[in-house]
Amino acid sequence: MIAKKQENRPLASSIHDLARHLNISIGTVSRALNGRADVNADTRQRVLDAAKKLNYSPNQSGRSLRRGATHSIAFMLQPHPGDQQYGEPFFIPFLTGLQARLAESGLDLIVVMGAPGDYQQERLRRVVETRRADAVVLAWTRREDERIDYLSEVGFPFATLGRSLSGGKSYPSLDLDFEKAGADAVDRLVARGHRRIAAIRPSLNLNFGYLFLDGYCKALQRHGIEVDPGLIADGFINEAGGYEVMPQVMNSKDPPTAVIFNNDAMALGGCKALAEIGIKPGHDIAVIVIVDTPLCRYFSPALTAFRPPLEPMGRRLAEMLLASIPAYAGTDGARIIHEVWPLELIARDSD
Amino acid sequence: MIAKKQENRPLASSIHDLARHLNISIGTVSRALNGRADVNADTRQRVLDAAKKLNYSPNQSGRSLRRGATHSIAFMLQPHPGDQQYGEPFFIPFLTGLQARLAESGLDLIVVMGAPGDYQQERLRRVVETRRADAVVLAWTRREDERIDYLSEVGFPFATLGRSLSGGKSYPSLDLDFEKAGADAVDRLVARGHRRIAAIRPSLNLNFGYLFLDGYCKALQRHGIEVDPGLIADGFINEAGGYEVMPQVMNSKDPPTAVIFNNDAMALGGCKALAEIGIKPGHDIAVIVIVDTPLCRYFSPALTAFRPPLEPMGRRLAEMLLASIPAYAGTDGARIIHEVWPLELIARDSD
DNA sequence: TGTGTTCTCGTAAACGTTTACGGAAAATGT
DNA sequence: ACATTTTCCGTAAACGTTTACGAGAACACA
Repeated sequence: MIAKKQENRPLASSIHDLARHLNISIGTVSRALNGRADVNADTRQRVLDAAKKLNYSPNQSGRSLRRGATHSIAFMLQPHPGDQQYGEPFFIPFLTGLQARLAESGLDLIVVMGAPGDYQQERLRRVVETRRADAVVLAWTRREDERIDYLSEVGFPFATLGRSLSGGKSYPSLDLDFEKAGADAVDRLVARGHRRIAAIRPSLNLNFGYLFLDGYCKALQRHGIEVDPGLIADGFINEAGGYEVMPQVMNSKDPPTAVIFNNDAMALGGCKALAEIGIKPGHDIAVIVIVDTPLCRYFSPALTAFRPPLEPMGRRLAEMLLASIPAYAGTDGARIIHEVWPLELIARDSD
Repeated sequence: MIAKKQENRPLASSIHDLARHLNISIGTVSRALNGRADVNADTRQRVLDAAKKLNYSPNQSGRSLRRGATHSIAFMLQPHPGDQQYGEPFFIPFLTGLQARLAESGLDLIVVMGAPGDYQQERLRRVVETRRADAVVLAWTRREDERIDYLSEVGFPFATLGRSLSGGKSYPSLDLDFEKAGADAVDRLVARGHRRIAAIRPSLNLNFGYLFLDGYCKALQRHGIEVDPGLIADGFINEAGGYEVMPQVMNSKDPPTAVIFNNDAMALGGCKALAEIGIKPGHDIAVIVIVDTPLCRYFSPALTAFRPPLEPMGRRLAEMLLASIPAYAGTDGARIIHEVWPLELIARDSD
C-alpha cells in the first residue's frame, strides 16, 4: 500500500531527456558521452554539463543489450560444504582485491552463490546462457573440472583461482605453490628432527591436494625418508573430516611425530581428535597447516601455517582475466597468463 | 591470439531462433514461454520442447530493458575496515541464506563490494542509477544512515540487516536483539557475583552499539548497580581497536571484574591487551562477547558468546524484501515487515 | 567558380524481449 | 444461415542504448 512511490521521481534520466533538454539528437548525445571524435568540442561540453546537471547515468540493460556485453564479471562462490553456521572467510579478501581491480575498469563483480555442497554446474550454465556476465572466475578447481570443460567448450571467457588438468592452457590461472609449501613444511620438520610426518588432505579431487602431496613426497624422498602410505589420509574438507581421519594415521603401527594439514578446518578437527587422546600440538606432536586463516592464529596453540596474499591475488587475477579478453585488453590483444605464487610461512607455536 | 572462439557457436539461442524453427511468430513464442493464457496448449508444448532442444534461455538484458526490472538484488558488502588480510566471515552464511531464498524466486544476488573503509555512498548511487538491481540490501546500519536517507528519498526499494533511526518505518528490517543480549550478559555476570562490569563497543555510530549499551545500562540499574562511565569505552571496530581501548577501562580507579565486548574482533584485541598485563580471561576476569564467530570458539579460552542464526536470517530478510516490493509480492500487495530476532548464548570458558 | 575534403550532426536500424491491439478462424448460440 | 463470442496468433511498438550511413555546411584548393 505504501511502497508505491517508485515513480514519484524519475530516478535516472535517459539519453532522450538529455537530447530534448539540449535540443539535439540522441545520436549526438550518445557520441558525446562516449567520447567519439565526430562531435563538436562545444556541444560535447554542453552534453557533459547537462548529464551532470540532470544526473544522467546510462541504463545498463540498454547498453548491455546493444553492445552484447554486460560489463560485469561473475565469481562463483561455493560455500564450504558441511559448514552451515560459518562459511568461507578465505575468499573475502580475495574478493576485495578482485572487485577493486574490476571497478577500476568500470566492471561490476557479481558473486553467484550456490547451495553448500552442490557443484554449481547448473548455476554456471545459467549465468553463461542468460548472459549475466561477460566472464566468470572459478575457485577451488578440481583436478578434472567439468566447469572448466564446459566453459572452454562453449568458448566463454573465464579465469581460475587454482590450476586444473582440464581445459589445457587456454585460460588464465593464478595458483599458490602448494608443492613448494608441502616440501617446505617437510624440510622444516625434518630439520627439527622429525622422520615420521603425516599428511592430511581433502578428498574430492581438489587439485591443490595433489600438488601438496607431490611436494610432500618429493621432499621426503630427498631426505631419504620412505613415504609411508599409512601416514597419508584423505578426509572431507571440513572440521568433521579432520576429526574423523586423524585417528586413522595415529593408529598406524609407527605413529607420526608431526602432521601437515592441507586445510585449516581439517586441522582444527584433527587437533580436537588429538586432544581427546591426550596429545598436545606443539608439545607432543608438531603441526603445520598449509593455508592459514585467522582461525590458525587464534587457536591454542597458535598454528604454524603458510599464508597466501589473498587480496593481491584477487587484484592480479582480475588483471589477468581482463588481459585475456580481447574486448577489454588494450590494443595489444589478448594474452593468457599463468602464475604460481609462493606461500609465506608464519611460524607460530604448534611445531 | 587464441581466445577468439567466443563466436564459434551461438551460446544461447534467441526467441527469434525458436520462432524460425517452429515457423511461428516471436510474439507467440514469448507468450508460450511466459505462460500466458492466449496460446494453444499444443503450440505451447511445441515451443517448450523446442526451447529445451535449442537450449534456449532468455537474454537478461533484453528482458530487463523491456520489463524495466533487472531481476537481481544487490547486497552492499563492506569489508571490515582496517583488516586487510582476513575480512568478514560474518556475512557469508547470511549471504548463503539470502541468495538461496532469492534463487527460489528466480532472482540473482549481486554482491557489491566497496573498498575497506569507504562508506559506499557513491557505489550505492551507481547501483541505483544504472539500474543494476531492483532493490538493495544494506548491512551494518548506522544510527543515522545516509544510505537509508538516500534510498528512501529516491524511492528505491531496500531492506536492512539492522535497524536505524533514519528513514522511518518505511522499509523492511531484520535485526538482532542487542538490547536483550546486553541485558542477558549483565544478568549472567551479576548472577555470578560480578558488580564491576565493563562494556566495550564500536565507535562510528553503528546502531547495534547503542542498542547493546541500552540493554547493558538498564540491566545494571535493575540490579541496583550504578552505571560507571569509566567502565564504558568505544574503540575502532577491529582487533587493534579492542587492544587500544582495553587499558582505558582497566586503569580506572576501581577496575572491572568482567567485561562485555560488542564485537568479536574487538574482544580478541582486548584479550591480547589483558594477556600483556597478566590478566587471564575466564580466570582473573570474566569475558562475554555479543556476536559470536568461529574465532570465539577456537580462542583460548573459548569465549562465551551470543550466536545469531545467520543463514535463516538471510532467508528471512530476502522474504521480507520480496514481500515489500509490489512487483514481487503476491496478489496481496506490499507489506513492510520489521523483525527483531533473539540471540542465543553459547556458554564457553571465558566467564 | 567548381571540386574535393573535413566537421558535425540527424536518421534509422539494431540488440532481445514483452505486450497492446486487431484480425482470422473456429466455436457457440439462435 | 446468420450473429456473437471465444480462441489463437501475427504485427508492431516499445524499453535505452550504440553506430553505420549519409547529408548539409564550412572550408580549402585550384
